[in-house]
Amino acid sequence: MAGKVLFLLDISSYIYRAFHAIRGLSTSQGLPTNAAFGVTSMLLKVLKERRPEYLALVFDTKAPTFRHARYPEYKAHRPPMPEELSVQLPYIQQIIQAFHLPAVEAEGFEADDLICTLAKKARAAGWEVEIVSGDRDLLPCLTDGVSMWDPMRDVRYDPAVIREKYGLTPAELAEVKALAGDPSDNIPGVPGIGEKTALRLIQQFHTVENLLAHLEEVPDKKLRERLAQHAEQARLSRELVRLSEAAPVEFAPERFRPGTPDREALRRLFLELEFTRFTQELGFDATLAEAFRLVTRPDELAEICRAVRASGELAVFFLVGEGHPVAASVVGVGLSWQPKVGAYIPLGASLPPEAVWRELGPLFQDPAVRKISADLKTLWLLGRRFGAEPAGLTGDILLASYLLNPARYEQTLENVALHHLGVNLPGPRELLGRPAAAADLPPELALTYAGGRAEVTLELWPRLAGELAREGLVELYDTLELPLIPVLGAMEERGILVDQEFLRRFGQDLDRQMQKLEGDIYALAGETFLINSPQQLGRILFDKLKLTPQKKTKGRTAYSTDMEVLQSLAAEAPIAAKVLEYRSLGKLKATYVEALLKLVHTDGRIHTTFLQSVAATGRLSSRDPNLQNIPVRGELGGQIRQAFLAPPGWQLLGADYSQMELRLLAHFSEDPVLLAAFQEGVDIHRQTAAVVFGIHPELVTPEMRRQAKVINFGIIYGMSAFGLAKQLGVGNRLAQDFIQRYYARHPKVREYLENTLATARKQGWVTTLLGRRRQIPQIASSNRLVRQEAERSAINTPLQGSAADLIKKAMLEVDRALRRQGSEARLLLQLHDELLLEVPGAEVKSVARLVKEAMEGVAALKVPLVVDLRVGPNWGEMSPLPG
DNA sequence: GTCACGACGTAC
DNA sequence: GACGTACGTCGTGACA
Repeated sequence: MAGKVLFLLDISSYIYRAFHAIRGLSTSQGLPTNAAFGVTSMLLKVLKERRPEYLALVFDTKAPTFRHARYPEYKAHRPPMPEELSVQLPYIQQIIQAFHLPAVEAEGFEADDLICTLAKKARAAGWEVEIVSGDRDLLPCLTDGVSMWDPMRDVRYDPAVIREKYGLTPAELAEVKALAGDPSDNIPGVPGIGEKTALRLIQQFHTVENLLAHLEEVPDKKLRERLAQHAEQARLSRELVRLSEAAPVEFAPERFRPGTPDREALRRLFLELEFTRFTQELGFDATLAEAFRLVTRPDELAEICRAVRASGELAVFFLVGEGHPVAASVVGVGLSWQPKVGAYIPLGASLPPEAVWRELGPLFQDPAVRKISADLKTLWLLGRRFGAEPAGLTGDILLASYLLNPARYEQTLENVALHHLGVNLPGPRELLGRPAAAADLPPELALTYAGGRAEVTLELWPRLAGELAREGLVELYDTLELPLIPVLGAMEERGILVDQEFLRRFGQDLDRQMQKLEGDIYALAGETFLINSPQQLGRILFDKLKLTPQKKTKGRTAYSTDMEVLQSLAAEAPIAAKVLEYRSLGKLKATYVEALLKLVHTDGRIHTTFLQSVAATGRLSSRDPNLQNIPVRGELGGQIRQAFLAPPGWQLLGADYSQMELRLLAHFSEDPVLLAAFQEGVDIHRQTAAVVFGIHPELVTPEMRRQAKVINFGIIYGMSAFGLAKQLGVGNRLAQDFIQRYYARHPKVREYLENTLATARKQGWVTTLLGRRRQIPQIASSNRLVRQEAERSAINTPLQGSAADLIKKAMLEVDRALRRQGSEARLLLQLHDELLLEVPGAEVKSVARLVKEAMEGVAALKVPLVVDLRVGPNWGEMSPLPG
């Protein structure tokens, strides 16, 4: 039997350890899961790393033990089990059951006794024993062939290690504990003797009994008396800490063979407890149902279309190449119309795209066939591109998941499938064995890839729809986000006209200026280097030229060279000023000239992608390129906007909400001073300046107004006095004064912000005007920095998110009104609080009125919403339009 | 070459 | 440590 190993898991102690060691872990519904998580983690680690052939999970008894009989005070100070732990026990029990692992428990005996007894018996049978525990009370039962391993700290103990560390045998450790006592078990020990003294005594005398028999050899008189006085208590303690080696448990090897884990049960439990990492570790790869087929003949396609019509719903996953859907190559399409039934249609020689679209087009256009997709906007765009505008848009997986929990994880089909189904979707790397683009997969693998995604999409939708209903998010989905999809699609599809010649010339101008600056900088530095490398620039500025470093960067050792630092150096060091200018030109050229030009399509337009399920607050974002951060400030920055054109005979119309977030603050807080200001149409920053400087509004200088603007933004962002001071370049005291005076005049604002935080703490999430929700679990963090960051999000999200709600609603209204009127004007861009449209010259006046009315009328708040209009031939040269 | 990451900078 | 939400570019170091 040599070489056989029995693993004994001290499971009960792990439950407690995990409960105390892991903080703040719970499901999104608030069920604490820290202990269950820790135990699962430990079990998986043991199974994975040691693959035990023989193993027992050893449990503590619930009943009193022989130690209680001997000493009623034993463990008497233990508080009852906290509820946060007891609610987890049923789950832990189910997890353990699902693992199919042998368990051992015996009434009247603690886990430690059972472990010790089994270790002894197994050892006697010639086995090796590995105790899996982190509890030092078990160390005394280690012998040659019996070792201990704590997988969570990855520490190993055996007699040699203990000798090394304590100069004692394992058994002698129990003697030490008997002398020193243990408050957590309420073992009395000898009063006044702590661990150190006990260790020294046992090193000399080896056992308590021997020590008591040779008290005269103890040199310290006081210590000797103490020991003599408490000799009985020491003997009692020795008895209590002695681990039984005769507990009623038999070593029957075949009983200790682990079974095969019930993966389905584990997957269900992990899903419920939101143990995503473990779900993934279990490796539930989605396997394509057999009823999925690769379609290569027109007659097969026709048959599929009949089946889809009969089903009434269709999940679609397009396999497309790089680039925007208005131009990307379509490689194939995965379809699924009933559970586990679907197809993949490669577009190619045997089935040319026209033939496929001839069949699919009518299905797409049929509102009676409900469309479901990870990303309905792409489906809509591709359908339109091939002559079949999709109707019946119903289920957008990423959008639904986003509304349920916008900040939990990146919204990808892979993530949603993992979290809501416990399924791993294999990527091209898994399917092909090497990294590749999905569009490059051969048809047989594309069938698994795209067909599998269509299958999972169809399976996910009813679950997500149910969740939306349970969470009260259906109206937001049905009346705001879903209808917005074709509006955004149309904006992307139309694109915005770009003056490429202008951009190229501007790029050449920038080039010339940069070359000049580059020469100047090298001359001042006395060498050439990469100006764009913060590392090398730091070396030049702070090592070679001995300028004063202002601050370190976050990561490693480097000195920061950011704009703030360079600005403060610019007065004394011309090189800093030059680098600043070089940087700003480089940014313009790389990001706003070259990158932009690369993304102009053959129609002369840029077709950005608006992302509807990314920003945690409900805002849109824009990508490839990001048209929401085109420069506007500064001489040169503004020139970039001039490259965005209205076509000949058309105009660009800009419509921006004035102070939308501050108006929302007024609305939510009902602060009378803010309400009055907006109702009377006064300049809000001027008014804030008057408040914080304690002067009449007419006496406010432009500088005071600038500072007040910073304060107003600071309120919306949850800024601290320190942050405000830094931003304003004033002292902490003064910033504190500003804030104090602001709140003195706006008590309801403070009240509102505090209520927001209280609600966030209580329910774990905040909401917006239209019922959007953002969970903020970190609001309960014990880490102050993490918690404060969460608090700032909690403050900002209702304001930023409600603004996002309203402009989305306005976009629906504007789009609807334009179409109803038969106008040719169309939305082009949304810039968070502003809409940009292109309008036929003759329609400017009427469209301007229409847009303003739609935007201002989108909600009846306690303050008016005000929209300012501008019009011009390009985005950089627009003049106010009298409203 | 590709990728991930940090530093930096643009917008609202 | 200290101001919310995004996205893109560059340099850098790890990896193939």
